[in-house]
Amino acid sequence: MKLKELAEQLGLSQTTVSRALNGYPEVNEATRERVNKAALKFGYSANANARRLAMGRVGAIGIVVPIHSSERFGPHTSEFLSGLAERLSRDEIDFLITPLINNDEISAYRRLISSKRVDAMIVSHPSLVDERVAMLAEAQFPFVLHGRTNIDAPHAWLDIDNKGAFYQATSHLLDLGHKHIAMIDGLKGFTFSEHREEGYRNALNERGISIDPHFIVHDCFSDEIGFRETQRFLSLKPHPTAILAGSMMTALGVSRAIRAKGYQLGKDVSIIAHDDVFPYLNASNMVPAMTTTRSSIRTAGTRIAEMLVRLLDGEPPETIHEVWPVELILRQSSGPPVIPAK
Amino acid sequence: MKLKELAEQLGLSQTTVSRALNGYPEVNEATRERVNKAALKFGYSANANARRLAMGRVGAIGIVVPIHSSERFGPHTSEFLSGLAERLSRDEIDFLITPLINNDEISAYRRLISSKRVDAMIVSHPSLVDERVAMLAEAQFPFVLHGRTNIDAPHAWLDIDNKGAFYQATSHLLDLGHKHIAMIDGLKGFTFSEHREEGYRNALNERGISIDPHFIVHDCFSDEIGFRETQRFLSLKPHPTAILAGSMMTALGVSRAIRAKGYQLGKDVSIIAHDDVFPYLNASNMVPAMTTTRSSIRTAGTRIAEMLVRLLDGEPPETIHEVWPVELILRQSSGPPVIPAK
DNA sequence: AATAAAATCCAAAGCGCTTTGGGCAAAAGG
DNA sequence: CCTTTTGCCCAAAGCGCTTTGGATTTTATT
Repeated sequence: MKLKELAEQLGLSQTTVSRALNGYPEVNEATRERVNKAALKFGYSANANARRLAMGRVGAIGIVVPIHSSERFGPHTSEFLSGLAERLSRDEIDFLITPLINNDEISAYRRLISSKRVDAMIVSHPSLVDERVAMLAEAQFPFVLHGRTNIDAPHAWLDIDNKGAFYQATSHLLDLGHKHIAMIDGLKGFTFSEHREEGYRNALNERGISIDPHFIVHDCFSDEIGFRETQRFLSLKPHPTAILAGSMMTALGVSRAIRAKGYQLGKDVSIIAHDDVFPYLNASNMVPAMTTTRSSIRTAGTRIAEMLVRLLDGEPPETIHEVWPVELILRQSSGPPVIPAK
Repeated sequence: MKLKELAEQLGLSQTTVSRALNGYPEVNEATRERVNKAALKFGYSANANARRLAMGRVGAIGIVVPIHSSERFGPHTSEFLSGLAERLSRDEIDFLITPLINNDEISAYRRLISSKRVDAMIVSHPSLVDERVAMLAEAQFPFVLHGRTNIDAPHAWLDIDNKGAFYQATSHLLDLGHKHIAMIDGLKGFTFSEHREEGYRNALNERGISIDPHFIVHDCFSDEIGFRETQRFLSLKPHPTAILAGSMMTALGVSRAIRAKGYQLGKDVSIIAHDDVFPYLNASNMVPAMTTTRSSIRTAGTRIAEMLVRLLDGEPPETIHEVWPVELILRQSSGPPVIPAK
């Protein structure tokens, strides 16, 4: 059923029916009701493509997800999308996921813009100098960045205080007496990884502790990496007495490696993980309960959706940005180091 | 830049430019090349909405994801989507995620159909009698079902052999000598949960072992549920000496509860988990390595995308369906039960 | 009661693309 | 040399909606 037919059924013009359906004021309330009822009855719903073509607005936002690279469609992404969805569904905005094929991000974003399939975009995982941000800002295409970049162009963004989080966590371990602290960070180049490393380094430098390059590793967040790298850490002499894990997935592997070596978690080796808050993986339920720096990536998604709506409502991007503090939650996986009997 | 302008630039008609761009044969190769070059140069890319309106085809498929209910946007969904994306990106099909707001699934699907935003749909997590399938089939809208349902209408689907998987796993435990086997299954009502339970029951019945209703629980897949339910199991007398876990997330919690109780995994209490193959959570890397029934949900996604393409190419839905066998992979988390000294 | 203002509704013009049905040249066939 | 085919290109008609600019009716104002 199309608009024309519905209009004929009702003995009204397309104009009036369209206006009634879209809530325009120049139509009698009684008429509007009649139209709405008929629409419901016949299951009419406007052809989205015609509508978009006519209006020049889409009602969808775009996200480019790499499907082959390391940052692929993992649990972080899906939690984040969940958060987005929670807010966007209220405005009936849906989202278009464009899988990135040949890793040519820029041209994927370009196509998405020029094909007019989305009203705005979300870009994630920025690097320190992110060319996507530069490009989108220059093209004046609305977007919100999840994370931060040093690109100067005005743009909306939300990030958590990664530096502060890892500074806090490292300082806490230092307070406990640890001298050898290792870190499994995210991939080099991403802002969040760099910020985390900065926080870690600052804390160590502040106490005059030199940084052992063997104690810091950059890789994806996975159980496997956590396991493998911790095995490596523990075979070093001296080995770290505390390990910072970039994600809960990593932390799982780290924990296992520690246990497998016969060490006791939170005693022989401490661990602090960054917790993005996955509903199916609860830090406080672990044994021992895991000390974490916590920040819900889902909540961030919801907030970013909110920002996006504001952006689409015409608010200038340069006024939209937030840094969220990250709380350090002390639990049982971190404790004072055991001083080896000399 | 729009088609008309591009055509003017080239001194050609819109028709010819359109045909050149879309690979129609009635245009000179030299002309085509000239057009392609110009398009690239001016960064032209057809307005997707106009294109869709004219063609009646969208180039996108739809997925409705519940965001509040239990089956929300979790790691299973994201892995599955990854798989889909891998195949669909080849045909430049992107996907539209429609968040489900008020849990009125049917009307969400209806709207998606009548608004012509997608060419086809994927439906997941079917129940034994799934009304979405009934509705879509009746509306003759193309879709592929991930899972199985008893609805009679012709439709395309792909499912794994959940019944066989859990029959195998349970039988294996019985072979090892276990008499008390518990199971943490998915939510009641979903076909996969029912099939798994069926496999489990069949194996037990075959050996004449009566089924203790306390040993079987239906819930979401999460670390927390695994932990909590296993604690409950282990407080029973007699307690199960083996536990089947519905997912790797569940298995993490189960393992922890077993260890927390002071039992040894694979010795005092065995565990077999169903592994959907998450890249960041590897069963064979666990300690002890986890015995699993394995079937990659990502690969299933890719295959379903393939089926979808066939469907869109006109293949009749009733000829498209597959059941994938599931392999039982023996590792160290399952062993013979320890006979308690009487 | 006559006029101005407001409330309703409508016809028709786009939105930017694809595609139908020809048209005109050059090549092929007789 | 004339006709037929083939190759290449074009003008114009939709696709189904929104929206502009007017027309018509109803209500308010003097």
